[in-house]
Amino acid sequence: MSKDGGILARYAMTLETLAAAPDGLSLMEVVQATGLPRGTVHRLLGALRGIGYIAPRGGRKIYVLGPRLLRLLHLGVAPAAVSSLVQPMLEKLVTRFKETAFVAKLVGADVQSVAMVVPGSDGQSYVQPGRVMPVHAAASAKAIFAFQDEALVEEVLSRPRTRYTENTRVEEAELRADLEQVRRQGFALCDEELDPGVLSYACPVHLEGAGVLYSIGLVGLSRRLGDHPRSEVVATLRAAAEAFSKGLPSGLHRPVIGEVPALGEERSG
Amino acid sequence: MSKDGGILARYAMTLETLAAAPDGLSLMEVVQATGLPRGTVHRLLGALRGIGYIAPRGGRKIYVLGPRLLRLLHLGVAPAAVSSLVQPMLEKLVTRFKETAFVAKLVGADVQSVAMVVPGSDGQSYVQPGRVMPVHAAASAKAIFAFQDEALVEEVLSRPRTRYTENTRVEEAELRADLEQVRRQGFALCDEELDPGVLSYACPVHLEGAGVLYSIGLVGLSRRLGDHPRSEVVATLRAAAEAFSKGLPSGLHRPVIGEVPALGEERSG
DNA sequence: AATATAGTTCTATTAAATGGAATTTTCAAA
DNA sequence: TTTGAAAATTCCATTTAATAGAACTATATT
Repeated sequence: MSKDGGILARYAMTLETLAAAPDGLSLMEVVQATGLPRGTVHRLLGALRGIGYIAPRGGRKIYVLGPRLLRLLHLGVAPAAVSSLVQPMLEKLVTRFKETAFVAKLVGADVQSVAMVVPGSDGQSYVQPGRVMPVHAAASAKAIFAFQDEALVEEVLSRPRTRYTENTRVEEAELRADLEQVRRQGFALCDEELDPGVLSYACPVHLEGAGVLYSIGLVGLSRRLGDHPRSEVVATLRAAAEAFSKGLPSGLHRPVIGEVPALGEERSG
Repeated sequence: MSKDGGILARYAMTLETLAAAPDGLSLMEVVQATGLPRGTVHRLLGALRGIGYIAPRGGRKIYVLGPRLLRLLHLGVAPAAVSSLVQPMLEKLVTRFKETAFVAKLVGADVQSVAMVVPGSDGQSYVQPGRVMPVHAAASAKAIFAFQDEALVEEVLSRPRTRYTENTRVEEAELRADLEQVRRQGFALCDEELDPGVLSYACPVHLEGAGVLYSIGLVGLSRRLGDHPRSEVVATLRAAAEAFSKGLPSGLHRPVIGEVPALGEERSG
């Protein structure tokens, strides 16, 4: 084997060089930073761009870390690490609506609850980590799966589903319609689909460049939570989701200005 | 060129497979998930482990995402995303010491101030983002550079330095001794090295698996800030640094239980 | 238009990836 | 402890990609 650690070491070096540059780097800047030959850097950048780990910024030949890498990094973060971050947000929600607030995360092909605050006596909260939410009967899960790849959705929908209540959707067509509605409306609703008399809302958390990996929502008795105007609940959750996405390491240094790089193959452009 | 997107596509597939499994996967599980031949997967995992992108969990041959990926995430995060997180911590420090508190971040080969709270009338705070701290005359920068790779330190020390005050260290040997002291003591001190009459403390923020990318500290007039016992200031800053590192998404799925994988080469273990 | 600089393509050489088979290790059941 | 099966690792002839430097093209700059 080579003395320098193989080809991956070069790719890693390139990624770290780009990560350290807030505004992205041109090919020649990478050449200078890494000490690699021009031709080599050109090929490395091309390969990294090919798999979406880096992306050109704007129309120019300036490269920054790409969406696929960001998504990977977020997936790699432990759910527990997030909970302290969102605790204050959840407590605000609880104060306002006097209902249980939660954050859920995509873990593999499951959605797990990550943090939860209940309207206890004086802001007392407990976390219920790792509980897997049923995809077909939880607003938290719907809010996330509505924005995942078709492949993942298909895998998830291929699993057997329990009919918890009369309202539980078990047919694939119904669920797909649900997900489509979530995409249109920007929030998920679960009206007595999991537990009778229990209503839940959830909003997807869009992480810039990394898609949707979290949702934030409220659960409560239909009679109480249902009394709040839907628009009010949703608006509040949306605001919380936005704050969440800004509080998390979500984006690249700067939003991509100009052309959005097309997915799929775009050779010899 | 190959039809499948090259070798990186396989590495990416492997990483994503592992990312979807919080508890890690064995070689054969990766084989099944990816459809690649055994021998190939074995080599891929070996290469990824070699650069720290994945790591064996416990003593067993189960692989999870590695620390080096996390560092990439933090490096890629915009400084602004951090400031909201640390604001409350800084305000606590200000309340306690009646001095300016700040957080600084490693950005490329510079240390920039990311957030700052001054002891204004009633908790009023303003952020002064992006100010680059001189490496040789700022506690914030010393606290960070003391824990960086030799290559980075060397690059930084190769730059010209201004002698701001009588106390400013400009000799490389002096600075290296400073950094060594920071490593030993766990905090950095800057005693009238940048501005006459101004004293600053900073503690490194150790992110689990990602090294030191931030520092948190205090700045104030020597006469006032110097009145506080050094041990008190340092203990408080250390606590803040620890809280900071817990508040940031710092951990991978699970801490490695059992043996800690050695750095460098550890073949045929 | 001239010139320098960045980016891209080309090419013979070197090095690594490939995957199937052989071998060793690991682990659990007898 | 023995035994057997699965997992992990090593091996190796073949294929394929990486390498680095030079030639070339595109893109500013004056």
